[in-house]
Amino acid sequence: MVRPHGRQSMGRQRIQIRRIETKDRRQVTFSKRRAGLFKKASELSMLTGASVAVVVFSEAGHAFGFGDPSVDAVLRCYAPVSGDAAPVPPVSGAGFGEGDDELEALRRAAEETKAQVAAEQSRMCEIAEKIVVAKAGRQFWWEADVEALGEAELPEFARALEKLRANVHRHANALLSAQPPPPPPPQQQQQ
Amino acid sequence: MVRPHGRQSMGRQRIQIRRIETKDRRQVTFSKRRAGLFKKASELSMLTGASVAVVVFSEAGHAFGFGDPSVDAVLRCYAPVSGDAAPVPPVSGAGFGEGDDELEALRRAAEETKAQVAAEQSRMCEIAEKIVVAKAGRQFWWEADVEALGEAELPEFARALEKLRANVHRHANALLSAQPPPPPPPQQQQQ
DNA sequence: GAGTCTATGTATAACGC
DNA sequence: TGCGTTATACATAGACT
Repeated sequence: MVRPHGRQSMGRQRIQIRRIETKDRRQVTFSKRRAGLFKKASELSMLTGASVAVVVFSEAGHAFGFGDPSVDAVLRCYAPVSGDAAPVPPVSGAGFGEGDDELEALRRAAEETKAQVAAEQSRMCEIAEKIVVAKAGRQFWWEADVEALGEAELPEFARALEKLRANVHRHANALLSAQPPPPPPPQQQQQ
Repeated sequence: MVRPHGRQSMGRQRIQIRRIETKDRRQVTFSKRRAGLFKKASELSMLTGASVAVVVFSEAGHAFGFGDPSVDAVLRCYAPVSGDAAPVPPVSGAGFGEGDDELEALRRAAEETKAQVAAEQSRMCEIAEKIVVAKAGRQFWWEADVEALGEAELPEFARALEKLRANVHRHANALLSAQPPPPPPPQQQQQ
């Protein structure tokens, strides 16, 4: 069956790697990518003989697992874990859910980034000193001795990096949007 | 820049999903696909908000893990489901193993991360000056004015951040697994 | 080993049923 | 919710550095 009007499909579209707001799409993507992840895990183990275990919890709380030779067999080797040091809150999505038009986002990117960096800065001040100490005697921040940071600081450091990375990524996309190929979204998404 | 002698590469070739015999090639594929698997896991978690844990043991006995929010956080949820009722017997991994000490492998993983960070530093020096300029007059690196970086530097900066974040993340996981006092390693290895 | 480059195999977003 | 289709974005084998 061929559609007489133009292309039969829009084909795969580029998406941002951040939380999908539309519930339906999020569910569909979860199913597809979970299957893809398991397949990749399977191939890795078949090709290289490695032992692999993958455990996934959907938002709804349903558990899925893949393992070669089995999830449990692999996890038993990882078992020496017992203690729990930091109450890591399950990285609930950042509050980025606004359905922003790309053009508008481009325009506001500057101020947005500054505001976020500023907000981030105050939150980071808590562990700022420790990181400064960690990089004492070194020239650049990325020379900071990661191992000098305790278990408590590492997650914070990691989160900070991720946020900054997100800012940079968004900005890079904005800059690349100098060319105007984007089909204007006729309406905003709902959920 | 085009090489005058026909094709520059054979491009990706189709392969059978079965054990790669050539040891060298197997190792390369392991590294590449392991990175790809972790990336997929990360994307799944970011896109759908799911919790994901991936644990991989290479043939050589090296342990690698990825988890959001962390491998252990996810596995703690999985354990009760898979029969955590019985405390894991003193035996570690007899039965599926790689013929090597898994505990020792875990310990080596941490040092491996150190080496990775070190290698990272040298590559970072290339764009170091530009970033230093960008953050001139500011106190901390995360105050760097992202906008001061040109379109050319942004992608590199973003990639660098992502890699460093990955290192930190891996190291955090390694710390958590290495944290509990080392249990005696009387495990027997099979096969 | 790890990173780079190119050509190509695959995974998958948007639709349809 | 799941499977099938299509056009594309993305991952990665092979060859080098």
